[in-house]
Amino acid sequence: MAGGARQPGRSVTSRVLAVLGAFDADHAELPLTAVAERSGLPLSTAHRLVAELTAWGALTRTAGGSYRVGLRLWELGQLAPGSWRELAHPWLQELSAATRENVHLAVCDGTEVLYVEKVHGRRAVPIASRVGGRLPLHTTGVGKVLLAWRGAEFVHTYLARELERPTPYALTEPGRLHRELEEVRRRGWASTAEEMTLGSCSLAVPVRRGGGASGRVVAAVGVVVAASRTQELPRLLPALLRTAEGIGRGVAGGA
Amino acid sequence: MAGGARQPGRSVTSRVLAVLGAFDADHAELPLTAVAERSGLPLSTAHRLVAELTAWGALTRTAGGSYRVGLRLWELGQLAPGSWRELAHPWLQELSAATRENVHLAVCDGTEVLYVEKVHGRRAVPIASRVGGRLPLHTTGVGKVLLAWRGAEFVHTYLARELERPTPYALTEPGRLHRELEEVRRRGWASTAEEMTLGSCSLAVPVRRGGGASGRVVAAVGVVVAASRTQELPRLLPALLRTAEGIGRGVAGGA
DNA sequence: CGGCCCGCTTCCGCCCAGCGGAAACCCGGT
DNA sequence: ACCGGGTTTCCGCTGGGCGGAAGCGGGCCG
Repeated sequence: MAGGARQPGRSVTSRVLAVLGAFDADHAELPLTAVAERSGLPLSTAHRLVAELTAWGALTRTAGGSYRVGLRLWELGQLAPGSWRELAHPWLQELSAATRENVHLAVCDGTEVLYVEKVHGRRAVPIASRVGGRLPLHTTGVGKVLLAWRGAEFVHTYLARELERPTPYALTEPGRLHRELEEVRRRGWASTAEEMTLGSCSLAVPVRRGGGASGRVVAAVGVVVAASRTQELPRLLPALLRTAEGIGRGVAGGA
Repeated sequence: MAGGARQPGRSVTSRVLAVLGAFDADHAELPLTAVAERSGLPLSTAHRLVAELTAWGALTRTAGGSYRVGLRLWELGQLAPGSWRELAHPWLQELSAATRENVHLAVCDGTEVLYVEKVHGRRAVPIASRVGGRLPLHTTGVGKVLLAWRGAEFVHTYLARELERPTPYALTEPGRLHRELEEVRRRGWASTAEEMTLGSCSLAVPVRRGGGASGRVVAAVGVVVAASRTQELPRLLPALLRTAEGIGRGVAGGA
């Protein structure tokens, strides 16, 4: 009865992609059985595909026998359109040097924050954001900025679902969040106080296409500090605004 | 006669990977016919695979109808083992802040330099290195360092082939290169003078596992400046050495 | 304007690569 | 030695993949 129970209608390509899709930030390293489970493939199918992907370099095998994304995919990934990163990097480097803190740039992708660049030095505390990573809009400084300028309909839809609550301080009630977003729009900046990660606070401002105060908000730039240094955040606002202005002015064309 | 001339013995997975492999730094954006050519697939096969890859996000279609690596592959690529990048980033950020120049970390992969991290500010001149990119060993500062400590057999094999000559200043004669590498080993650092890119000079030092002067050389850290500022390079050596030491001490374990 | 060329998209008869359950193997723990 | 869990291998069965060729669209040229 071998081969008798195959799943019809699913292409090989979709299976290969399902294998790749099994990996994410919380599952960066997976044993074969987990790859099979997460990709919805029978063990031996997963095994065949994983072997070929590994031979090519898309996956790599760890010393412990698990698999993770391989160097070749990383190299390939670097070819993806990176104008945001290229444009923002030098500005973020200078902001990082000026503040000695974590700084990052994010865009809104779907209903999440997507971090496209981050710069930090040795003194900066470890934070949750990661280049290529995603976090909720409502619990992050950059996310609140992106949400605040996204439009009533988007906000309405976003708030209609059950919101993540990574810490007890996260705002998840629609009413409170609405007011918070109004405040963000009025002030021109957003902050978080241990809403994403205990021990971390952030400040973020919008990046507007073309700079100035009226361009469309296309990204957000933020700084994250240890909660013990939260009183420093207001002092960082001017530098943050200058960075956002500089990046925004470079966006006139595409991105 | 449709289907009569198929290429037997080639798996779908290998075809999918061939499509992805069609993209590289010099061909970051490709029309469908070029994808087909470079992957060695008939046009309609390439078309089918590209469509599925695009639907998944591995490729993306530009406004002009060409294809390039998509965001999702970039996100996935960020999951690749990145201990070099993570370890080196804060050190490079501080070196960049201190020097106001391009700084990067590279390892030797195969017979090439592979750049794993780079940091620069707004004042730094554009340079040839790119995260995820590769350049020749013999024409780059970091490459000379990596080559100098790679062992006689490797050097011999490397020099036996015809060497790239990106600029008229590139050293390509084995005798001269041997002497250069001896000098690098004696001094403990390498430099280039418009050997990779006209208008750019570099200085690089080895990163040794565990730091110190006797650990195995496992990477190189370098700084690139405009040729007009080449007289500044000696002044940057102490900072470069400190950075290499700091990174090397963090390598004790894996990487 | 019509014809030509090029790149892309669609189609469908043909065929072989892929499937996956099950057995075998390996390794670590008790 | 036994057991259990994870991995690797095998092979009868089958449906997805192949790719030449036709069709389509757009740009260029006479």
